Amino acid sequence: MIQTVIVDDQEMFRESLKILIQSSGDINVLGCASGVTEALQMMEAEQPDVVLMDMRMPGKDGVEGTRLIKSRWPEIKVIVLTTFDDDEYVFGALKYGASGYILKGSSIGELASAIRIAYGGGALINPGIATKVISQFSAMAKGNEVIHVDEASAADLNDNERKIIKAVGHGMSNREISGKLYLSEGTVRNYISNILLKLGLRDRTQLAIWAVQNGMAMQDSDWNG
Amino acid sequence: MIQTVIVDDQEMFRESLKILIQSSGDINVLGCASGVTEALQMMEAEQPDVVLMDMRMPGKDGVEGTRLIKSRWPEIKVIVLTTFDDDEYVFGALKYGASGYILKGSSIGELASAIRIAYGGGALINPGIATKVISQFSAMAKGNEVIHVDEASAADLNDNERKIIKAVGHGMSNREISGKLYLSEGTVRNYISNILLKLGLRDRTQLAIWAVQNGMAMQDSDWNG
DNA sequence: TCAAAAATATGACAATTGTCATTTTGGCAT
DNA sequence: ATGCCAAAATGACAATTGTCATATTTTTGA
Repeated sequence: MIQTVIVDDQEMFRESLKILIQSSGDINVLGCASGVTEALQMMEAEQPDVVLMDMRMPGKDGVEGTRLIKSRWPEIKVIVLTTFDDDEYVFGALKYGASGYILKGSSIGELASAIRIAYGGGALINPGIATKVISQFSAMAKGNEVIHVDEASAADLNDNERKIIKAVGHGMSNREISGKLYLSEGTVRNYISNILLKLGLRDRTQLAIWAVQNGMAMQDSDWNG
Repeated sequence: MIQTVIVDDQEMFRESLKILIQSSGDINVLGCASGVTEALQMMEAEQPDVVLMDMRMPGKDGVEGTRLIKSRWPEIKVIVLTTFDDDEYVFGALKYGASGYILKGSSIGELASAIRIAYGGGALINPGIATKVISQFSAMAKGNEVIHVDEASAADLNDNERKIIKAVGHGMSNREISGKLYLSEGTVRNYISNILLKLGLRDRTQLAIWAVQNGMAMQDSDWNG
């Protein structure tokens, strides 16, 4: 029997959901909570296998809830319920390790199978949202980069140039970079001008994008800038 | 009736899979192919809704197959089948837009529901693999974010603002953006000024970095800029 | 239909940025 | 020390960018 907890601020929704879920036979609802805080309290006493959590809630929302639950009990699976597919929320929740992201409009069958899948360690992502996640993933895993630079040019960047690129990739201004690297502001400008020429880019914005997409912004994290 | 094609080099496997799938009632197997090339030929004549593709195959493997199919028919969903969870393959296939990644050991029920989910535009990722994808996702997204914006502010961005952010995330200048969106250059500047205020950022470079890191630069690919 | 609200535009301004030609500086080999 | 060379700096300049106050236009709703 899979044990679950439902977190939703609307009483009617969570109670009816409870009945529906329990009718599926192999899934039990340990309890319902009207908010993240209440859910955490409830879970101190007894931990479920899977938490069903509404995304939009007054006070702490589902992203925050996911974060709190996963940091306290990493083995508990969280399925996020939403009435719409807001990108911000999707990425936020997945970032903190949600095992699923499904629309409230889904059928009870879909929900039940999402719970079973999450329980087994899998992840189910709803139509529409899946597309976005995957495209995000593709982007991160490279392939459709927005800014292109041929590898040859990228190869002959010296150490200082890389430091500067990294700084630009962190969103620093020339003045800030000059302070950080003990160079004059003019020198930083000259460096950047050179780098842009080498890489065939137009301005620092394109350079920053390229830096981020190639992970240059986070290598040798010696500074935490 | 959902139409599918099975691609697997082992005849026994694909034929028995065909029978199993067709027994599910709402899913039909248009045909089977022993390799990627054969599958592509077959699909020239008639396109399925979903392709089930083995990962490990002599010649072109599942990653290459996914790439070829998605580039020729982007609307066709691809579910990748594998006997083991090799990271390389997982990420490779997802990169090219696979809608699912499931183990050959899955039950026929799981497979059928994966097909239905993929058909509806969703994505199903199997246990074990999901963990890797999500942890990979978290690793990429968490911690190494260079530019931070509190989620509340990010939430109340309207449609136009998002379009502009996306453009900035592509490295476009104000003039270019104004041309693309049919706004005056001044309006674009005002928009950006507003966005920066909302998000608590300083300049377009920081905005671009944030956009890229949050995948805003590649949503709703209506322009391929 | 009219007024309020919103989206879009304008113009002026300072700050930042990118480019370039031209020094100055600081090793460092002979 | 002398000369050489690269790194660093300077100053001038145009272009772009960001901010702000203020129109103008379009949409919306009562």
